[in-house]
Amino acid sequence: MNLRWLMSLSNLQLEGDGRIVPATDDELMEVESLLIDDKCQMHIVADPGQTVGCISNEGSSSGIAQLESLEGLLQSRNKEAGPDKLNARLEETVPSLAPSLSESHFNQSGSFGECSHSSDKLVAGGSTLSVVTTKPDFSKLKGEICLDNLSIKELHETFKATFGRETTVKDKQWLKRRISMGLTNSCDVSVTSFIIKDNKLVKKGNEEISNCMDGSYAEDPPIGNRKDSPTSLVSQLDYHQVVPEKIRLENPNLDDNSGSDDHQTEQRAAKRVRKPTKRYIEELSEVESKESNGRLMNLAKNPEHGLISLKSHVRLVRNVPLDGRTVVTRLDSLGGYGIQVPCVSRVRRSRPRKNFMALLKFNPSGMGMGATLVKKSLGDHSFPPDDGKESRVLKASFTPEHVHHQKLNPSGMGMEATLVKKALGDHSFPPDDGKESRVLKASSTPEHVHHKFIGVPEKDKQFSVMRAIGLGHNTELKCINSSRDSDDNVVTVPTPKGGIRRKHHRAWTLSEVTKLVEGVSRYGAGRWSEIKRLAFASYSYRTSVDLKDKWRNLLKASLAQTPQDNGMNSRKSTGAMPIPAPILLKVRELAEMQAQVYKLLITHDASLDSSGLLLPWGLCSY
DNA sequence: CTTAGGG
DNA sequence: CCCTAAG
Repeated sequence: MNLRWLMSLSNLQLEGDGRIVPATDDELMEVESLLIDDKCQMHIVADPGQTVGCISNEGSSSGIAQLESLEGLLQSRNKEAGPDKLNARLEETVPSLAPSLSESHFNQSGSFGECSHSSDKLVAGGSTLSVVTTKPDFSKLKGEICLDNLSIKELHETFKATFGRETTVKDKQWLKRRISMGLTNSCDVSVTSFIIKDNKLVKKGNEEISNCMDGSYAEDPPIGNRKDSPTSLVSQLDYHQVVPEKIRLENPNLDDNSGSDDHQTEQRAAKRVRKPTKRYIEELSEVESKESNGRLMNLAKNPEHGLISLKSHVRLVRNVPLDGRTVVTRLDSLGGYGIQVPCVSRVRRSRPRKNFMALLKFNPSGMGMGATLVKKSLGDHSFPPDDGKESRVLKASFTPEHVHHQKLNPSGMGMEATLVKKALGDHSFPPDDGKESRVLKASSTPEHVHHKFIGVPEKDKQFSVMRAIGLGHNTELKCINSSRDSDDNVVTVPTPKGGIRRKHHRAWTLSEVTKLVEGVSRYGAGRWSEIKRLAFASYSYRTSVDLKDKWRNLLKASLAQTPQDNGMNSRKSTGAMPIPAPILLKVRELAEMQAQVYKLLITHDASLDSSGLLLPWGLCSY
């Protein structure tokens, strides 16, 4: 169900972009290879030492988005093609196609995101989709080849024979590495001499090519959890490049490389590596510099031996584009090339962590109060505690930097900010979005701080100047009004005691409670969305969850009260309207009835279907 | 998104 | 009320 939900979402996105609907698989392949090729060229052209970030400009981001859509499509289409079909395609061609593809994917993922031009180009020209790529002609490679002895031109030819495409790269080293990788279908570029027999590659000295499966991958440094390590990108590359697709599919979590030698299976390894998602790109700007630094440092302390390390010579490059977002990339020495790779500390496909939201607590009295989990002060809302301490909770989004630099002001007055609970370290958020949209959606541009207080009473005007404590000049702090900023005094709620509290909480009125009870009686407890829709249509601020919560509280109250109908009430009469006993009674009744009904449903399940409203408890009136 | 349940 | 898991 979840999947369907997500699917529907992504479908929408796809459909939104009409251009991206390739017709045939072959076209897809072509497009794909062009895509890849294009990207290759791009970062080849780039100066190894250069630190240009291209993610920032709008054009490119949209380009990337489209590009992503396209590739997502490509991917799914490829999947549809199925192993057999794919395999068949491969067998038409020469065995070395697999290495070729693999190599390309390698490039693709490694360099993703840095070239707006490529994506723009792709998007712009349907016409440019005519492919320059020819099929790899492995047969041209015969006998002994020693890359070290080849001229640039020869290298170019070898390159073409290997990959089926031209290259303009003049860099011998690069060419050698590429060819080497392509030929061996591995990341082992230490070998530059090859002997080709019958279209089959044999290392010099007649040593069989072993596809680096056994050695190199295993030699990956044990840096914590692979998936969480900053090298995950690279690791995944290795992984995807090495482990046959079939095995990966069957064992998503497969973390060893017990791949088979099956050649057939091997070819399927040509499956493309999953491209970083859009979210991934977005997160580039949210990478915690601290963490990255730490991890990278750590990484640097684990120098590689054995195969040429893909992770060596790593350093951080920070780009601060115009829009103020900080893009951290890693200048990765990839095969001797300075390739700028987005520096990601972990690959997380789930929902963005909320590290960077903070709870801002506004204290009406001007005294700083512990601003930590405000929620803890929230109690049973059947009888809302009139604690006066409850403060309006605002959420603000920060860039990671600011969060890191943020200090709580111990004596802070007016406002304090703290990180949301679990802000750090919880990486297991469910899929994208969530309720956060309810509150935060509207505000994504951190640039402007708009202080907008709605319904702030006179008494509080003095506090309407926000003071961000310990945040830098660049502090991008945003106040978000709660969703219900429409009608009444929203953010603040006057207290009978004369105090004023800003709170999220909206006290339940008697009529609301009544409605709820009635709703439950009609539709049954649990049909919260129904009740919400039918009975609370006009109460935009009550969500189905609210209803459920309230019902729970009512239930609790009703059960707690009835046994001994005395004493304990007084304490709760603090400030909130007590729920009239009759209503509580009804609640309990309903609860009991529904419990009974449940039994009925189990035995005579037919009794309910068409006549839900006619059931006895449905006739209750209020 | 909706429900259920814990916090 | 918030959050999360699960469907």
